[in-house]
Amino acid sequence: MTGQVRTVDGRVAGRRGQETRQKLLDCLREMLSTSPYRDVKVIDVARMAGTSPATFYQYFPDVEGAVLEIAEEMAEDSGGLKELVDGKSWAGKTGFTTSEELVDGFLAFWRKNDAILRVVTLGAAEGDKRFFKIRMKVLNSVAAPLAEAVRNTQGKTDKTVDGSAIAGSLVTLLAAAAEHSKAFTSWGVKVKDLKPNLALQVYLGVTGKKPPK
Amino acid sequence: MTGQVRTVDGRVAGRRGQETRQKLLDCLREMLSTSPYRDVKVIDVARMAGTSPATFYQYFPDVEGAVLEIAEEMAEDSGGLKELVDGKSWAGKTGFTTSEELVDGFLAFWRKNDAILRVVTLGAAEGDKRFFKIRMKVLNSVAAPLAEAVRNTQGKTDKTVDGSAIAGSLVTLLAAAAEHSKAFTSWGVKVKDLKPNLALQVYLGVTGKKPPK
DNA sequence: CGGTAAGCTGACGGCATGACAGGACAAGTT
DNA sequence: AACTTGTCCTGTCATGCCGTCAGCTTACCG
Repeated sequence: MTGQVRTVDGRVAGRRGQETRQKLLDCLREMLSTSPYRDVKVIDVARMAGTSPATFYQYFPDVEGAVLEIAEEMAEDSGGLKELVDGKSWAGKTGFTTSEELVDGFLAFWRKNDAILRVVTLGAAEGDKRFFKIRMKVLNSVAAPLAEAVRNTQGKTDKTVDGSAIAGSLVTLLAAAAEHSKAFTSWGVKVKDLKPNLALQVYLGVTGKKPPK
Repeated sequence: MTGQVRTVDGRVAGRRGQETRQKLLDCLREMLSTSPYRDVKVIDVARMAGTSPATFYQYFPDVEGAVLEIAEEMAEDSGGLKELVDGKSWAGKTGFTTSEELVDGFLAFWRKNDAILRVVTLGAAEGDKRFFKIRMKVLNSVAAPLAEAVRNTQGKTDKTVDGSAIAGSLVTLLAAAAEHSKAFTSWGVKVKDLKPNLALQVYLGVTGKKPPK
């Protein structure tokens, strides 16, 4: 499915080329997590990878192009988040555990990929369709099954409930909370307290009820 | 309070100088809402203002410095958001109206300043203390009185409720929803439907009850 | 061993950055 | 009007990054 990896000028990349390419991506990833996005320069990435800027431009059109590559990789990886919701029960105490595990897993994923997700979020907010699409893919890996869960849990009793809207809000909240957990700290909410609070919100949103104690 | 406006090299800016400075800020604001942050260049801002890059550097250390200026101005302006919560009632139908107006006002503010807020959000996420502080000021203008409202409404009956955590979550959600309203559209939630949904979440969060119909 | 394609880089023109010195200008003084 | 003073702007320059290309090196294959 994925065609051969190609250089910008159309050559087919071989073993050595792919290694170099990968090293550049790794170094870029590293750069992104240590410097402001605005200050990430091709020359720095190349230097860190022990190669020259010209080599960088063989494999990527520019910094943004390489960032998109990393982001797409990360988006593929986000497929695993589905398992946090799919086939889980939202009834009673088990339901609250589902909620806790979802929050935990989602925050862990976001934290693991925080640097690249920061850039994706910015790009999406700026209206870049490619970044927007990637962001939606990540969010949808949770939002889609979650909307289904809402419909299954509340849809029968209350036809006015909009599963997509609720699931969307919850996922949006989780993403923002993960990205700005520091803000909560400054509100006097410790990271340990944050998780149960989010879990509570998720449980409330999905089931429409307060959790059993 | 605000000392005289000074140039980078320490001179006091006069009438004409302040005009130029302001024009540069206005043009930068404009640039930010039309180009990706990464691509905003001093030379473009200067050109748009009908002046030279050297002039820009007389008034600001760099693009970031000027952006901080705009952001601080915006943060001052955010003080007015307090009025959306202060002295409002959360009881019954009136309470839901309070919630609706809060959502409306907050989203309007965010939309009006979306370009600069995007950059502030990025800076805060990247760990820049100056941007973080500005972002907290904006969020706190709503979060602080909202936390108080939560304590007043639920704190009496339930000691385990953490007003700061709930208010923080709600404000975080509102900010993220404002910044990424497009995501909701792609989930099939129209902008018109988004507001009531958020209002519902806010009402639920503050009062702990479902709203009266 | 020679041919072919992949892989890498030095070098270059172009543009942005950031600093400085000096010219233009406004406003008051003599 | 000529002069003074301090503000304001820009031409210019050194530096550094961008993005491209020609050409050299390396690896593989018959």
